[in-house]
Amino acid sequence: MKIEEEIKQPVFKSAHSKALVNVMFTNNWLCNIQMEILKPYDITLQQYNVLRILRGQYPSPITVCGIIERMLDKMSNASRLVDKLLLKDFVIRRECPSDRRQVDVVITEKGLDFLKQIDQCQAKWEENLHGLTEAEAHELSNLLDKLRASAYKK
Amino acid sequence: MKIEEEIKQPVFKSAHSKALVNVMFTNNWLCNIQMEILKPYDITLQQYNVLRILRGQYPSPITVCGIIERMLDKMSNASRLVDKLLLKDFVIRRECPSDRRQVDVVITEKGLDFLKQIDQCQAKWEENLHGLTEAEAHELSNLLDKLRASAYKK
DNA sequence: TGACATTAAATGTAATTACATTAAATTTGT
DNA sequence: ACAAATTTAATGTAATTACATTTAATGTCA
Repeated sequence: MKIEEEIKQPVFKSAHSKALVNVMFTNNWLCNIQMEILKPYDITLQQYNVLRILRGQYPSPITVCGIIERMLDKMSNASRLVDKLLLKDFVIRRECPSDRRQVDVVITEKGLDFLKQIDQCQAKWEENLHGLTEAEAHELSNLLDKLRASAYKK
Repeated sequence: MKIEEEIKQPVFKSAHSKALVNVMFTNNWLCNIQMEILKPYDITLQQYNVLRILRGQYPSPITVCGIIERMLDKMSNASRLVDKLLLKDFVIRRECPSDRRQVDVVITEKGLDFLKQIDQCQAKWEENLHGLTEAEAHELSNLLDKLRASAYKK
């Protein structure tokens, strides 16, 4: 469904303004699907994303700062998300030897196994996105990069 | 900056997966800018979005259900957002005559004036987006529509 | 060296959100 | 007409988030 129908707004101020709204709408659509997929696993989207960042580094540790740099939403509280993952034994946390302000976080075997379970569902639904061709997916990504680049805003 | 650099993830599983991540990242980027713009006006992004929906209907009233249909994030609690706007005298709320379950909400003069103040800042930063051409903005919107359409998910 | 600034992470808190439940009005089916 | 189902909005709540502050460690430079 086109964005105009989705939010019952027949006309937009400009093509740019419409694209912005569409990015936000599509993001919410995406997050809702992701949350639906994660619901049976009793983990939040934010925790899941942090866990995937940790897997990306495995077996190296990563500091909380490093996690924040890689997070999509830099605003959420990485340190508390790590707390939550620690409670589930999905990560271990230890003082960084080279800089004692920092904390090294590593995903555990249990965390890796947990992610592996979800990977299948995740992959399955991503396959459904192939109404968009490979080239179009690239194009979409490029346009988003260009959108952000066009604003000087840091 | 390309998404790979933004979140320090040099490689993605697929073009589709990268596009999804980019949508989410760009959304957060956008929301942060919007929140920055709104900060001096002491209103949240959610409240602001509801207020703009109400302006879109003005001078007609709209029900809480109608607001939800038009919201980008259907999950947030429209009824409580209206509460907040009511406290600021930006809206009035009255029982709908034709269906007493429903509640009609209308933006006030004060609400309209408030929005007008922000419009200028908003317009100014949207102008900065013109690194994306008109055609590209359309293309972006179309790809997002297509992305959502490609998944059967309701 | 030592005062000051900066950085990293954790924590306190108030507000917001997600989700379930409730309450009231309307619609449906017999 | 009336019981049951559905719809609409409000509310209770626990968890999460945004934001400011704190604590501890490191870096800077006179």
